[in-house]
Amino acid sequence: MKKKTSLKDIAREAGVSVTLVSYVLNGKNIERINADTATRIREVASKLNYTPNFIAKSLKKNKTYTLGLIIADISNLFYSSIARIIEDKAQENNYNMIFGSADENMEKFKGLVDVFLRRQVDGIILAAPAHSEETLKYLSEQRVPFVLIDRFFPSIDDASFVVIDNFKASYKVAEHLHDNQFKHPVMITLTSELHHLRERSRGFEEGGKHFFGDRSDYIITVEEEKLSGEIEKTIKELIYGDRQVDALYFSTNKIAMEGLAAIAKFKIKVPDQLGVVCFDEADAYRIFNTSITYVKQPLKKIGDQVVKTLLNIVEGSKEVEHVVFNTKIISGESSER
Amino acid sequence: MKKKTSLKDIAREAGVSVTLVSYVLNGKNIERINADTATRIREVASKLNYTPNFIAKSLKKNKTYTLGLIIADISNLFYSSIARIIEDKAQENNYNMIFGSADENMEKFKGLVDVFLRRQVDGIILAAPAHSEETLKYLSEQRVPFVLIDRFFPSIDDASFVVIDNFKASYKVAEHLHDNQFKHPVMITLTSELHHLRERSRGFEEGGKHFFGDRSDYIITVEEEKLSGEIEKTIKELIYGDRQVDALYFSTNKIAMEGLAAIAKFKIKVPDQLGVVCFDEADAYRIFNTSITYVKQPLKKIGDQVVKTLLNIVEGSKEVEHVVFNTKIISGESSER
DNA sequence: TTGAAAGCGCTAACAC
DNA sequence: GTGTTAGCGCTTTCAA
Repeated sequence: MKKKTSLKDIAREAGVSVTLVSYVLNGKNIERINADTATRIREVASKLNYTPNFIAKSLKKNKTYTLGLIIADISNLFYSSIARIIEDKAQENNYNMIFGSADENMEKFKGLVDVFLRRQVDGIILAAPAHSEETLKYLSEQRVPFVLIDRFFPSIDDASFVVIDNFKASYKVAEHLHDNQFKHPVMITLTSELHHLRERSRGFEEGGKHFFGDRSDYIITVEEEKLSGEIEKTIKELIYGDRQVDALYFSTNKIAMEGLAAIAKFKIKVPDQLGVVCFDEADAYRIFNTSITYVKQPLKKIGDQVVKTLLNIVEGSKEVEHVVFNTKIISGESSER
Repeated sequence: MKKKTSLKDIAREAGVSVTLVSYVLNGKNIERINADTATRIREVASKLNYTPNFIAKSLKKNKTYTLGLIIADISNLFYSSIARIIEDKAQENNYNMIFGSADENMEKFKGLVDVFLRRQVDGIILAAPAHSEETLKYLSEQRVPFVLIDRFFPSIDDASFVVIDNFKASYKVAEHLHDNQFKHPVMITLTSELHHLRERSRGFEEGGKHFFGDRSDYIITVEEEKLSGEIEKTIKELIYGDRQVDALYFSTNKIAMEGLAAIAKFKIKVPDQLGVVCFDEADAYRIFNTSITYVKQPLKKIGDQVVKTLLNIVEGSKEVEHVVFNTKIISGESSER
């Protein structure tokens, strides 16, 4: 790459000191600088095509105007959507994002946090995997500005977060299915210790008990690694077995895709034979043969809020913000009876 | 954030000079440093929890170990998939990615390039929108290392790129449809001046002429902005109108999603009533009621290669690399007769 | 074996 | 109004 012009170059060319150039170009102390000198400096600067050296500025100010974003997987629709919103919002505030995918793996997560800290990001937005409490505590101790997104940890109470009310989201799904005359709904979710998924389950369990009777078999968990095979088996059993389940609620968009794939494969009729509700929206639902009912998170609000909260902290706020958004059920034919 | 420990802190604590600390911690001139001193320095460093100041290093070395990635839209499946691969590969080489979405908008693209240059990225990977030749020429002139991905511009011949053979990809689709007894195939694509999309069309046109007869109505273009409505109308006309089209080829994954959605909506039988081939893979195809035939790009190869090529340039190579990969047709029931 | 010192490009307190 | 200077944390030349 070509060498950039520096303040020194401009100073030399304009016959003034570096200080003055710095002042003029940053608009500082401008009131007591000779107008002509200022103009001349600006002219030389633009003639030499000056752009400030970001790194030098960062070193001096100890601020990089860079934020880190750690998510599970950038190629997952939910995260890429939120990433896009965060990116735009950061851009708007003159920050850049560096990102990394932790694959729900606590070691990878820790590695990424380390990388970001070494890069001296001004703050981090993170969707933390299970068992990452240690790392989060470390961040707190080091006074690194960070905000949790999507999930939080009850044991970490001094961290800001922006999440949705997962309990209520699922409870409302139970109610929705009841309103639509379904009798035997089951939620399929991932075997996970993540609090937000637990809450999603708890909400459906409570809702189930309230609307469908006091049983304890409203939830079925599947291990993430065996998702594909397991879910086909599970669905077959539920539909054709003794339980006569008449509606399924998939608790994440990943599970939803697998579940819908199985339903398509077995040519199960939705909603006649089986009602379906999915978590999270997806363009892809439209290619399913029935329009899909889904729980919609306010992605834009979440993304904007998380950047706002983080920048507050970066700028010195000591306040811990806990923002909880509500979800909406977008009704499709898949759960209409 | 807490203040970091610096070389100076270590030097003071260990009673040596900063130089020595720098040498030891970077493993330089290690052969002529007293082993005990070295050990002591390392001990102090770890005791004080030293991590090097990346910014200072960058300033000194004029290298940030950061790469920029500009794509159309990170929330688009194709780009988020490739982003994930690039991210991993960069990580592997101790580089970080900052990214931005240009939305196929030349102004936004230019803006992002500017931002990245100001950030002094060591190199840029870009999926450039139409009419961005000016910006690319500027990058060439400034000797900024960059590699084009997905699309290239015939008029810019000194830029490295990693792409697929779009002509051949589409030609093979025509052949595939012919092999499967289809008679009247049409390709639906975007109205676009992008060379790679043009090539995709040209391939199908040539293939069509070769396999289905010398006509000139093999391609239908739709404007991106009106995609949703337009495509429904188009498909209806093609199927139920005079043309008796019996197979559709969707030229991008975005069009494919829209097209499949329309097909699902109209309850068109695939493949009996209509054969379907899509460009690019998508998990979501599985929830369509028929398994989908698609053109598969070697994403992993592309992503790995583009990082490799870029790092070569970053490290001083003057060679212009033009890498063209081939695609594969993954056959599903949607085009089997 | 070790260290002093210059300098990467910039900011800002403090002269003049 | 303008300039001198110190210093952010690091690397590296040169001298000791």
